[in-house]
Amino acid sequence: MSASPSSSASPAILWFRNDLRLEDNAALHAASEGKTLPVYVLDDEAAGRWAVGAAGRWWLHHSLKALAEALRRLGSGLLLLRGRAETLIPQLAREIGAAAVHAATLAAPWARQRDAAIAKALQAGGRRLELHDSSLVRPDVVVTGQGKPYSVYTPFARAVMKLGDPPPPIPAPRRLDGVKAPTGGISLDDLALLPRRPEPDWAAGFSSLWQPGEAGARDQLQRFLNDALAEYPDGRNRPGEDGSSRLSPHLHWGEISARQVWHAVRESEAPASAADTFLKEIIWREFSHNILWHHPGLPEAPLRPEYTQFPYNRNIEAQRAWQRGRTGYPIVDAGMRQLWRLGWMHNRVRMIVASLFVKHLLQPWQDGEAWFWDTLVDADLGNNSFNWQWVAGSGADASPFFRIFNPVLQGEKFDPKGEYVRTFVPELAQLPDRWLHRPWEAPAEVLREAGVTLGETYPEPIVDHATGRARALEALAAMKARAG
DNA sequence: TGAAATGTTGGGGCG
DNA sequence: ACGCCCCAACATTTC
Repeated sequence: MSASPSSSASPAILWFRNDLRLEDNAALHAASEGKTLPVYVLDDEAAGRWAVGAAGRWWLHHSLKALAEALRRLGSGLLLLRGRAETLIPQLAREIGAAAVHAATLAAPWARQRDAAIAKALQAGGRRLELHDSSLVRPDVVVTGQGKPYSVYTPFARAVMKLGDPPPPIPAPRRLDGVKAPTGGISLDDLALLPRRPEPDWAAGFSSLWQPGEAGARDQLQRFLNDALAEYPDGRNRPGEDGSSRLSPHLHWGEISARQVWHAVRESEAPASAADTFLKEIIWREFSHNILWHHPGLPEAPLRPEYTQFPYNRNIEAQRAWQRGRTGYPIVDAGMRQLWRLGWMHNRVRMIVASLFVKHLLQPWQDGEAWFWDTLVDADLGNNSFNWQWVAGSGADASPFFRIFNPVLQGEKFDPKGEYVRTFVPELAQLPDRWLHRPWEAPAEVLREAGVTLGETYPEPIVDHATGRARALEALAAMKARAG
């Protein structure tokens, strides 16, 4: 028989999801008042097509390892399970006689559905699921004067700013009163999150840049505050430099909270204008979660219905060239290869590669979204979907479709010295700056001296820019004609 | 968080 | 000296 769930001495389950940290963790804080059993469940079935992607799984493996070690220092274990949380969590609660399950709120529609089912199942046994919101602003709280969700960024950001600073972070507990875990837990290796043996080890380069886990998140934040925040307004646009925060995977996996970042930035010595520029990016992230919360179809369908009429022309060969970084546009190829090598791409370059994919190549944004989902260590359902729709012109407060990036001008503007392109497209490294972003226009002599043979050592442009641009605008006109 | 096309202005070359 | 034209530089409109 199970223990009585109502007893004040009954333990709590601390269910970790995308909140793999001990500091500023409201669920942990609540659960640690009594005996606590920390658990992580790898639930691919419930997530379906939005199960953690390959790069994300690499991150998750290392982050769980760090979390388990941190918990051990507090005197607790971390139970690892694989399967349907909808079954496993209520079962576990019964087995140990837990009165409550504490977890952080998730915005993904599949997770919300699952949480609702679990809450119901727990309730039937006299137990409860307690969700703790760790966002800057709860999506159901920040609404317009008419009580509707925001659909435009600027008023949303103003509303967030008006709320003032979020609550201060909650310190990590000094120790946890653990519960002996029931049998059934598996080892980290048995979660099989890392690339399997016969595959090439595509993640080999990841650890040169990343340190998953809470300590790594703290170090990354410190690096950003010390070295980059003051120059952020311009530095964030130069992909060849370390000008961005590179906090996105740490934030996605919840190794650090947006609130912690917010307070650290506010307390830094950097000029207030630079701090505000960065906090606005944090608010974009929040906005995308807010939009996902109110529009569960965001990952699959365009928010603007007329875009269901857009004449995309799916071309697997073109997609393959884009994925491999062989489009013939150096800034695009550098970005796609950075993504493959490091599991991450500079944000400025994400916009450029996505624009080429959707506009010059007329590929459905959902296909680009899927590639990013699998290859980014920071792949986040709200952010990824929102930003692809932003580029495609179909989203909330999206970039107008007719804003078509010129990959040559973008490259010359933001990577004028070519550090970025030379790092990730080494076969062009010997080209002088003047021709680096437009090798097909370089004199034959210059190409020969740089060891470049177009069509052999490096591709010709996959589509001429002017042609691609004109074709994209025609497609837009065709959509408008169809949509009436 | 575009880029290209089109419009306007004013300095300077030139007959 | 003057008017004309060219065109760079900047501004505005359009996609």
